[in-house]
Amino acid sequence: MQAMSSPGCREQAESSPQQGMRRMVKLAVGGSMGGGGAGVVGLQGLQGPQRVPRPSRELSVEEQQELRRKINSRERKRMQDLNVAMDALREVMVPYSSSPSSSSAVGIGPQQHPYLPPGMPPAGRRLSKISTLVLARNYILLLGSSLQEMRRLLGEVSSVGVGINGNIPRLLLAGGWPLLTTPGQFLLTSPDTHLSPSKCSLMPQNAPLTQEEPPAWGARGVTTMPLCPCGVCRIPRVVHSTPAPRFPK
DNA sequence: TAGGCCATCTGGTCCT
DNA sequence: AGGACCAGATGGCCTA
Repeated sequence: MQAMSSPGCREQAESSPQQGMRRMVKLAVGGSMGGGGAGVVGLQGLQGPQRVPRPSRELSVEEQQELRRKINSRERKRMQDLNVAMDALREVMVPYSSSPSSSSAVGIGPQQHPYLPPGMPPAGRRLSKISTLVLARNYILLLGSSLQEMRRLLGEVSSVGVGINGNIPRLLLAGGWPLLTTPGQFLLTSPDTHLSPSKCSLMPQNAPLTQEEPPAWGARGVTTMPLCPCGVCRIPRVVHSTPAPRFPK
């Protein structure tokens, strides 16, 4: 799985409870341990008046160890779930996630993506978490821009009375989606201001518009559609064949 | 070897 | 009270 993608496979170090316990016993004794410098003090260690109040019931060493093991397991599970979600996001960003650990990238060789933002790792290497998030954000913004461009074109067609029976779906022309970016940033309501190639958030400033075939955007569970016709992003629309769960919280 | 990235442990805080 | 979430610390692995 993705959590095991790290060559070191660190999970195995603690997969055996005994080893984890050894580590914790060492911690409880008071030595500086491996993970968690902030955790030098064990559960029973905080005794100052300003610290967390003691539990109403003193726990035995075994109970403390069991509790700590339980908490660690939960935290590990939480982080693993987070990594699963991160890998799912990487799969959408297939051209960049081509490490052997990413099953979706099998068969995709290293290649330079023309829209790779500065600072991104070179193609052929697994995307880091931060790169995945940044790229996903840019991709979302680009999709919003494409949608606005499509609306603008439909509006032009509508203004000259051309269309299917002269009718354009109102929803497409309404442009009512809240295409807000992060607070303080621009609102994607004016296509003219955000759709020029120089404004494309995924495109390097000096990258020429080519008519070459785009990289293979496709992943397991993802269907690639024809290219966006706007000619700006040239990124295919992505449709999930299997809707992702919503992870209710 | 330094730096980047990551998994894990841990204590604290917030929420239900 | 218990679980979720967060951030700091630490050590391992990998690459340039």
